[in-house]
Amino acid sequence: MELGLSLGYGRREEEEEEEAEEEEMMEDMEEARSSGEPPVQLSLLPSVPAHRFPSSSSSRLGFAWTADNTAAAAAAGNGSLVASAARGFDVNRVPSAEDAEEGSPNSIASSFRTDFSAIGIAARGEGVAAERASSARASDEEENGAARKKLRLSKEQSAFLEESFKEHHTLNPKQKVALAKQLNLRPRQVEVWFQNRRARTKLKQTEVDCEYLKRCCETLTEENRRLQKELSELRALKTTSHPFFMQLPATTLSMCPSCERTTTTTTTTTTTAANAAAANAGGSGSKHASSFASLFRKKPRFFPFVSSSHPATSPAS
DNA sequence: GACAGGTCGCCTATTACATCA
DNA sequence: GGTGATGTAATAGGCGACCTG
Repeated sequence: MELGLSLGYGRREEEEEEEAEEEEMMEDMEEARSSGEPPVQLSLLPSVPAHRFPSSSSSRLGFAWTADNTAAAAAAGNGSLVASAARGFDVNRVPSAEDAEEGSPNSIASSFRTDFSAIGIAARGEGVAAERASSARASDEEENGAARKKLRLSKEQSAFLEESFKEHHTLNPKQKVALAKQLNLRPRQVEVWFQNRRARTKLKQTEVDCEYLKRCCETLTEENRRLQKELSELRALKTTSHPFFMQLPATTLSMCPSCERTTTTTTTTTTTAANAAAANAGGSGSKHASSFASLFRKKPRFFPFVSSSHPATSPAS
């Protein structure tokens, strides 16, 4: 997977190689767009609609795989990026000598070292930069067994990664390397950031889904309670207010234990016109098909998920 | 073609650290 | 200044896909 650009190349060759790579990346991006590569979205209540990911967003921040990122940032008025790039101090690490060694996990980033000061996103201040650099050094040391130090990405870096994440929830190796180069991070850091970002998105979506299902459950419970009450009122009405009313069949209300839907069962032989109509319409007591509306010739009330499927299986609407 | 071994990318759970109230 | 809560960078382990001999 390692791209092995760092060793044995003259500067000119490196530049040509990088230009070719960026062209390839742009082609890849175009391919991805045109093939309708779907953004990662969960089925319920999409958290970030696709229309919020305009294809221009990459150029707005000037991702490495788009043309002339720095110029794009400048053209888009992204002054902080340009200015920080112009300031040119390192963010997280000073690529170490061993990074250039073959097989080092940092070898890719180090291959872009010469461009860092011109393109990279700088930290908020020299103090921060120094701190970050020391953190990065500690991170390097950690690879040699020392305790790991945690660095925090700058706001600019985070914003940049966020924009990139809106564009793609996953990165191919080229995009990863390009982004790392642009942000002056190691590709591994970019990869980890995307992994954690996906995890956060998923967690958030799960919470939203959970909340949604909870509300559905509450609604159904309330509806059930209301229907039970209405039924008892109608029964009372039947016995007191309409002595001449033809005897309604005794209807037993039973509840499906899994979905809490009610089912009626007619137990007497005397029928009313309404009941006969209901019987003609399919009979009462069939699974999840009985309807108080048909029984009493009332207009059907709105009931969520009443159409055909089980509530738990079709909450998408 | 089937299979084992290696590599890679991703997911998930967890840890460790920085920051803030 | 100490402390707990929170956010998040980083790590570890597992899994599936893919490639190669």
